Amino acid sequence: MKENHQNEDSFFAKVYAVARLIPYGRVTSYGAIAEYLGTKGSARMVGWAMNSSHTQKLQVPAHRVVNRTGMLSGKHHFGGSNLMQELLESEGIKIEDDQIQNFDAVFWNPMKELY
DNA sequence: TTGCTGACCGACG
DNA sequence: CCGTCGGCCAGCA
Repeated sequence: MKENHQNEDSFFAKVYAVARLIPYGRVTSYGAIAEYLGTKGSARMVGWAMNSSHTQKLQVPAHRVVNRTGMLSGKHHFGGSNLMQELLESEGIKIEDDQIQNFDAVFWNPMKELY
């Protein structure tokens, strides 16, 4: 049985599913998604899933996912420009020096919003 | 096939 | 306060 490649139950698929649930103008962290999935220690995998998010047919708002400090750690992977910052600012999120301002207000906790 | 790396996080000294 | 290390899983050479 090795057909378990990227089924809907796959860890990656879950990450994409949660990421797509992020509302407009909100952001979340890798650890929050990982914790929601029950694999808190696998926060790295969430980021890695975002790296492979482009392989998914459905678009994943990876720009709404940042690290715990609210820093745009993955901005370098968005076309090699500050596209990530522009996208977030386009949603009304204030960013300064790659750091989301008032991060606490725009933070979207999946475990709190979802059951 | 084996081994390393990766957009992180939390703990420890 | 800041540097370092381990852990989690999947993709790639």
